[in-house]
Amino acid sequence: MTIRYYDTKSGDKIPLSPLEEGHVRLYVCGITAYDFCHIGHARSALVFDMIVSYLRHRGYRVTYVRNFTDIDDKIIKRAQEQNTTPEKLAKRFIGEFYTDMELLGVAPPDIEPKATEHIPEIIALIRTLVDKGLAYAVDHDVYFRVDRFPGYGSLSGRNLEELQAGARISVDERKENPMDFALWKGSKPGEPAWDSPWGPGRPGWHIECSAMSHKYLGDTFDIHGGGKDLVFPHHENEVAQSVGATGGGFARSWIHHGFVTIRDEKMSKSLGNFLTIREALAKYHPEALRLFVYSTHYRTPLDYSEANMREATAGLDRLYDGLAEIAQLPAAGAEGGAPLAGKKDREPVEFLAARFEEAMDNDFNTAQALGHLFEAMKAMNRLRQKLPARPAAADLALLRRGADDVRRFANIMGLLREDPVTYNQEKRAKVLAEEGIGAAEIERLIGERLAARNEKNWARADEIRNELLARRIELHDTPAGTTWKVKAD
RNA sequence: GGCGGCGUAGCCAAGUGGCUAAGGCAGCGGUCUGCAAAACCGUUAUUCACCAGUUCAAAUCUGGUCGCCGCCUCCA
Repeated sequence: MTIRYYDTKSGDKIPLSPLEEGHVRLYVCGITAYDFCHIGHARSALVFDMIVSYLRHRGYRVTYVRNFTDIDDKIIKRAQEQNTTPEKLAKRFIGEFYTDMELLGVAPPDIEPKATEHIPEIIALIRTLVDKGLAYAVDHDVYFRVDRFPGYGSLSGRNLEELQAGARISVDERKENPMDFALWKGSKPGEPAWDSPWGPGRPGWHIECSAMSHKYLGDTFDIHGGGKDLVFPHHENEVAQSVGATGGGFARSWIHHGFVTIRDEKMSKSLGNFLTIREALAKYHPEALRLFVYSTHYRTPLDYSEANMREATAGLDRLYDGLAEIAQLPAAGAEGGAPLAGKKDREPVEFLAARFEEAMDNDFNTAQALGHLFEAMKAMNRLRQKLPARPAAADLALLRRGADDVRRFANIMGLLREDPVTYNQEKRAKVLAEEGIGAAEIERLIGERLAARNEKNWARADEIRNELLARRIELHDTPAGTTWKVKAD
């Protein structure tokens, strides 16, 4: 099976066929560092984390580049507001970004270039464009000349006439065409500036990605990614700059992911309806956020809500509980004992690898892949439930193999990375702290309830049980005695 | 106004021409239990916004209608 994925440029699912056999070169637009990251940024990082991880699982070598835009109008503005320098502000929020990524368990890309560390490359690229007649200087600014670039609009499916007709931007009289965009901006006093042939200034928004992708991945590379909102103008302009400079080469295909919405509206800073990554993680387990993100296909809008996060948490608990139960099975079974597992129990486990990969090969369909993981866990729970005290060795082997597979495939999405016992202990500690109750107190109440039950004082026994339940402590009466567990919410 | 996407059970969400429309959450019935809970079993869409068409066959393709969303300005 080959991996197929939706390519924005062709508007179709295309087979993965890297320029260099077995080696995928990927460039993703990272953040502009001027504020804390929100759930939308988390989705971006998680989507590409999953894609890279899956490609590697499938045996590809991946060179993953994700940049930081650390000089830009928004950074300058915010720095002024906060009485700091753009350098310090960007540095601070790059640090905060790393903290968030670590909390989410997102592996760092291979290369993380910053715009400010590539000014010579940027200037060289602009110079090439000027020399080729694709750019022109006005005062201390340099603009890209869209009229000279025939393919302008091809990525986003627009043309210049439409764009100009619908333009809402105020026209800068100095531009030859209203759609011309800045490659270099001359700086005003007090703004960060680098020397250039056009005077002191800074790069325009799009040019850094063209310069950095070229430096680390070459003229032509396999996949360029980012959020859907970057298709126009950011990626369209990158195409113009890069293809204009190289004479043809640039990203061979494009992956764009959908937004995170809140009450079905795009989460954005201007609407003020955003939630930061750390606000979400203060409430939910990082893997719950991952499960939430991956339960929807990456191109579909994803609506964030407390209910959806609770649901994701419940699903994650289910998987961890299943793994914990299997881990507690007897080490050795009855050799040669008649296995209880029927076809219905075995198939979801035995075919998990094939089904998982089939789903993921089809445009990284994590939602479907997760369905297969849950199906396998359900089958294993079913089998486990009916095992005798001394189960057949074949049944134990099936369960252990299934648990390993579930964990291995979930790991590709960054899920089930913790030991199930640790996961439950952490959750237990969190809930006990929130409820202000200790294990000793719970044990004491269980003892008191046991006494009441022995006297058939059901009213008192139920009262204790309900009191604990109100504090999110669930009692389980088993033949071996009463155990307890915390509830997520 | 231009361009693009979406509308599948109470909710979330796969499926994009043909086996019984995945999976999760919630609900209901059952096993278990003193009663529960947990777990498991069973069950919950003759139907995929609506209308018309293409086809032996459509949730899946085509046209239209309605509704929602995004991009066109900084945005993951």
